[in-house]
Amino acid sequence: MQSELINNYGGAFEENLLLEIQQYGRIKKVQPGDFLIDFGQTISAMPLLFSGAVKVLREDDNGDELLLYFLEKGDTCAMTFSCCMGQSKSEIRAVAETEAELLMIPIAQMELWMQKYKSWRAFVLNSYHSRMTELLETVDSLAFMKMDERLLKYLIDKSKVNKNSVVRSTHHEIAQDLNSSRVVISRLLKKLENKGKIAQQRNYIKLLDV
DNA sequence: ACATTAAGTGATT
DNA sequence: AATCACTTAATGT
Repeated sequence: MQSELINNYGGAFEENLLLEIQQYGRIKKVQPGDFLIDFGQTISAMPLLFSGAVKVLREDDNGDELLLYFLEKGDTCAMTFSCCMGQSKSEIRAVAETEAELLMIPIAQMELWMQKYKSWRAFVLNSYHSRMTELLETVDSLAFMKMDERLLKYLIDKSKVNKNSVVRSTHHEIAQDLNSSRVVISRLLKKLENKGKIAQQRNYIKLLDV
């Protein structure tokens, strides 16, 4: 764990903090599709991603999903911070996108470290900021209803976190993540295919010139 | 061969 | 862009 810690966060944290992280954190491995946290659940720990990817989504009253963003190695869950500012119930659902390794840190510690370690505070604020930026991008694409751009961004993000230019999802699954309908996605994908941006078969979408 | 699930299409709102 | 209704194609048993 020492080496993984240094690999992923090493440069950023001071010695003592690294030691404390090792002392209090515990490793958790998850498989694709595993739920890390669900709506209304109490957040008891803050995850640091070592490897793999996690997708973070929100759900509306009808149970329709909407993907907010992906977390990759070196990222942490921004929603964990809001629990330190009062409420402790999760507003989101986090699902493992790929096989992933996480280091779980009790929230009591992370609060303490906020004051104790400058590098920790910087790290937390920094990742909060990048989450916020990603979220804004999502909001932008939503507000302007550019479904085709959302779709392309989704495919690129997804292939990035999976480290594979082939995305193995059904049109239906994509539609769920984007909170759209299968038919619309099928048509947009067809367009992308005609433009030579992707190649697709059943359960298979390959990104070409990206 | 048959049932099931994924993807394509035209018409309509 | 979303929904409906229907077709066609791929896959599993």
